[in-house]
Amino acid sequence: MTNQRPSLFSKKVYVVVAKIPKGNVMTYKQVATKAGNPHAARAVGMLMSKNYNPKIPCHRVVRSDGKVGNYNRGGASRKLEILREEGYR
DNA sequence: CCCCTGACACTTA
DNA sequence: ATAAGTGCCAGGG
Repeated sequence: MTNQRPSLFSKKVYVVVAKIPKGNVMTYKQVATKAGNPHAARAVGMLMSKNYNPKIPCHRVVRSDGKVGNYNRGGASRKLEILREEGYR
């Protein structure tokens, strides 16, 4: 890639999350790593909370502990519910 | 430019 | 296994 601007991190995050297949979940660490910053797990969630994109199924992004984490759209309960519908328990 | 906040992760006790 | 503390990155005021 030619343009490797630091702010690209956010863009990459959106792409990675949008690439998560249904019924599958990825940890913030995995997304951050794929985005190019394995130490930016926090930044990932932060971007989501402040920039919720309809094309970004952030509900498919879970914590490394296997927990769902948080959600700015009805709370973790809502996220859990969605994941359950996706096939993730 | 400086400070604070934030949907996490990892290490050590 | 559980609890607490520390570190990382990015964005907003």
